[in-house]
Amino acid sequence: MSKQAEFLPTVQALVQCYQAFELDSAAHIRALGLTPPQFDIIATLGNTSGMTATVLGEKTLITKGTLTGVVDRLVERGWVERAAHDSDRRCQIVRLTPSGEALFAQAFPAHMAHLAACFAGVSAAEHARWQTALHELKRLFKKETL
Amino acid sequence: MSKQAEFLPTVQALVQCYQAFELDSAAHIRALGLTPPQFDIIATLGNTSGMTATVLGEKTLITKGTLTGVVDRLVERGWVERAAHDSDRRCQIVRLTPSGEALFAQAFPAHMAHLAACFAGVSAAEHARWQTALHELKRLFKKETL
DNA sequence: TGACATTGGTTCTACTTCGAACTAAATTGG
DNA sequence: CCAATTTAGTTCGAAGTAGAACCAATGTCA
Repeated sequence: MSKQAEFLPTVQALVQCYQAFELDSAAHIRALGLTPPQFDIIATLGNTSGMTATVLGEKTLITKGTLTGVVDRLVERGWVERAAHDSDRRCQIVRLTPSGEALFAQAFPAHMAHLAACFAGVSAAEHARWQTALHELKRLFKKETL
Repeated sequence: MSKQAEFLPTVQALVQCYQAFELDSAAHIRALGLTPPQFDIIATLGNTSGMTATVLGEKTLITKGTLTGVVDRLVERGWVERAAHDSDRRCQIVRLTPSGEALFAQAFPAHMAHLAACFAGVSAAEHARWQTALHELKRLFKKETL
């Protein structure tokens, strides 16, 4: 079992990399007056005409039980609304209100600009290398569930 | 601003990679009867004679407010205990009980084996490549805070 | 068509999370 | 030696999280 130690630095690097990103990103999002999941939902609904809660959960990787609460709070704040689905009465369409559209138009570019600043001076080749590595690594964990 | 889109696939790949790992890892830890932070603490305290809550928080990246609650629940379950510090009455030493040591001896190798299975057949060169990419990427977010 | 399984969302419980306010115990400086 | 500051932990409030139980609507199929 001497090979046991081989993967640990990789796992640690992944966790530390993600946490560094998340810390930085979340701090900027909170400064915009949103929580990270709230931003995620606003960003996902932006430039769409809405989607069912199930699809929204799939896109944002938020489980349905959690999604109910997050959407509730966004509805309370007037940024999001629930509408009936045409043909399936079980479904509901979640979409931005005009106020939510305005928030999206302001917060989304602001956060993109923040991220762009982090990546300033990075070459396309570096992006390609990182994306390759991350996709390879992801497959190790995803294949477990397939 | 056409370069704006360049970093988005990288960010998405990072988030998806981490979440795939976390999903898989957390499911295995829950199957062991622990939550991820609880496992983190048990693993950190294993093979030590205990440490202060502050040090434990630094090693596990759990903030002190959160740590109080997590340790409380571990104490309730009898896996961990709080002891007085010799010279500084503000501090307390958190350490495993014999029952906690037994849990560590069982759960830690089990989880290592689970991770090792995910990484089966991965070469040292691949590990090196991934670690390089992750460290480069991390530096982009960490330098913001320095 | 009618029992049965599936799907979409909500509710509930236990837990984690951050940040800020707070108490108690050191430490530092004048 | 005492006041001001720092440090260690706890407490509190608002929020997110997974998973399980649940209800209602839909689909399946015999």
